[in-house]
Amino acid sequence: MAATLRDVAEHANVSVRTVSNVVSGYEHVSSKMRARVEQAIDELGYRPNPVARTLRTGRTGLLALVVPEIDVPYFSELARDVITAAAEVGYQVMIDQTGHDHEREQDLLRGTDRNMLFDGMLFAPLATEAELSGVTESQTMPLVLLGEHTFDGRFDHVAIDNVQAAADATDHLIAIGRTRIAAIGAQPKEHYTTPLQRTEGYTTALERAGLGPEPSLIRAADHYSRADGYAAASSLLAESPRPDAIFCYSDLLAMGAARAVFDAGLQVPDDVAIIGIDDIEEGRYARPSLSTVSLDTPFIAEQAIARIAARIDDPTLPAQEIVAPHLLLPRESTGAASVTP
Amino acid sequence: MAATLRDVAEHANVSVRTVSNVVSGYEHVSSKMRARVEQAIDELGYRPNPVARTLRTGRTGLLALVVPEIDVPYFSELARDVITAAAEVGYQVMIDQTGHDHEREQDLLRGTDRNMLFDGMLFAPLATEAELSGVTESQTMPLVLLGEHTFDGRFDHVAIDNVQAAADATDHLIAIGRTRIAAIGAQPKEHYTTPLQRTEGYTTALERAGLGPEPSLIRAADHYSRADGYAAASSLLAESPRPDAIFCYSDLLAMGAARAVFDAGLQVPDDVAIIGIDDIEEGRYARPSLSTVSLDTPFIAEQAIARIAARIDDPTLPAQEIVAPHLLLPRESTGAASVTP
DNA sequence: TTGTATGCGTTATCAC
DNA sequence: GTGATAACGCATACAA
Repeated sequence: MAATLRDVAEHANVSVRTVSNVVSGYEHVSSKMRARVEQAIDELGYRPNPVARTLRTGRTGLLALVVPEIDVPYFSELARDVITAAAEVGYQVMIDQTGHDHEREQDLLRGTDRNMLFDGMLFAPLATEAELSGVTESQTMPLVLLGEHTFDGRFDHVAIDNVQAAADATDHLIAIGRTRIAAIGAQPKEHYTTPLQRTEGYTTALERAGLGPEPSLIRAADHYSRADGYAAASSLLAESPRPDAIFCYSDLLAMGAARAVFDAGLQVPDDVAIIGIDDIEEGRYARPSLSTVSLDTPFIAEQAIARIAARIDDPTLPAQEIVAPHLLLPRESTGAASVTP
Repeated sequence: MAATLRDVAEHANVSVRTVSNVVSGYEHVSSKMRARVEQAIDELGYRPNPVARTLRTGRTGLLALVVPEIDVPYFSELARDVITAAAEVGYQVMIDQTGHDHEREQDLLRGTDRNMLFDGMLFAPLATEAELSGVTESQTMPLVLLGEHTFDGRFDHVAIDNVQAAADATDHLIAIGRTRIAAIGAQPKEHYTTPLQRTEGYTTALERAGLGPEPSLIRAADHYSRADGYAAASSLLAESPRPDAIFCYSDLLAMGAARAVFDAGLQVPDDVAIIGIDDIEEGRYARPSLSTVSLDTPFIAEQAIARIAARIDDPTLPAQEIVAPHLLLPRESTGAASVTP
């Protein structure tokens, strides 16, 4: 059905070589030839077959973005930026949901899957360091890790300074005079890196202020979801004395926690101040608007794409760590004045 | 580097044909052969090359999901369900953002792009009927349209009854006693189908109740975003007398509208009741929780995947329309009692 | 500058 | 049931 390079060549009375040259923008083609070939291409409605091209060149032009769940706002906002940044350097992005499945992550990392489709992979992992250490550079395709700070230096990663971000959030709660500061998101069942780092920042900040930490004010959360935040906050409010502030390890947890505070007949921020991490758009329109630590997803996306593109071109590049900036954004949920979104 | 079918064949002292048979699960292979081949596969760490397979079979196992913006919750929640449903029948999903770009939509529909990578396409279009009518069945690959109700019958689509959904939402506002019912989302610059249909449902419901419609209470919204909802609602509240209810054509618009009502010093639902469409999770945790019309995204995803899979297998299938159910969900923003999320 | 021929890794068509 | 071999559509080494 579809026209091939050969069809075009016959139609234009030239060789496939010439057609190929024209199609791939080769320099040294006479303008007459070029015109003739281009006309034939138009007449036949020829489109290059990317699969055949890939088999030949070994490049698919496809990148995989691996996230736990695409419908978590932080990841969908990151995906938007990654897709945009990738398009600018000629890559298309496939999104892979691991759904909190460790085996799926391992499969992806090890290339047990049908991964030969991708030129490279952007990986926002649940994975623990222990799991990653079981993966060797040779097993995996070009890879950029997203979000963690401490990995062994074997892989590129665009990191967030989770410890500092958590400390900044906690310091803010301390600065507005709160003394019983709870945390939601610490220590899920498994030893994920992100919650460990955020707990470290939270703990350090409290200790520096001589305020704790008090283990009874720390709650786990499996999925960083609104439901988890709601449940954890409800349980925290039953403590006595109850906390006067909650630091949530994600904005989504914070949205759930805020709703739990209201359902308990209390006010945010008067009775309980709340702060999250991520700066998802939802928090800017919530009532009260959500104080948070902004992670620069456009920066993360751009750096990650630049890095993966470079590594695909030269796989021998030494691994590199880029730390993305973060920024404390006080809003109404910690007593800041209302600002029109 | 990577082992090929031939490497395995040599290693196991059989022909490539036999190895291929084993790999693709062909029936008639003696168990001895199968064992021998499988051992060789393990020893060499062989993985089939999906690109080569694709070149031969013409199937990539890839589906494209085309949406205006992946970070709009409705679309990211839909994407989650589509990815899940696709995985169950052996397809992977690529997400394409059109970013409200009509030309990009046209390119995708016409296959001007590098579309030979996909076996089929799920398309949640901005496109108007006029634009779609410029695309012929032969130009495009297997295609399932998502979300609209009225298309000419040339393409498969999984539709929402937008007219009825909008009427249900409006009827609900009427039923709780509101009489000045505004609308946000009607008639953006261009003649998109969804807003036209929702406006029709809204108008019909008002007329049935003898309440209007009043043109000054209808506002446009370009992107169905929180910002658009905020701006439109702010402008509506300046009307005099001001509306006592707002029907928003998406939940995201409604979230922005609610914030605007609060910033104007008014209460939801006492002063202004608000209802949206989509049933995104954000609305269930918002304060007040958002009344909405739920669209059954898992249903939409499953039906769309089933349909595209069938059409890929048999492109001559007649086009079919499936209408997804919808359900009115009264919550606090229209005066319903609070329910723990 | 352009033409010819080979191979990328797989599946499928023939024989045996 | 298994083996040899021809495509699939393209890019490129080599020749002209």
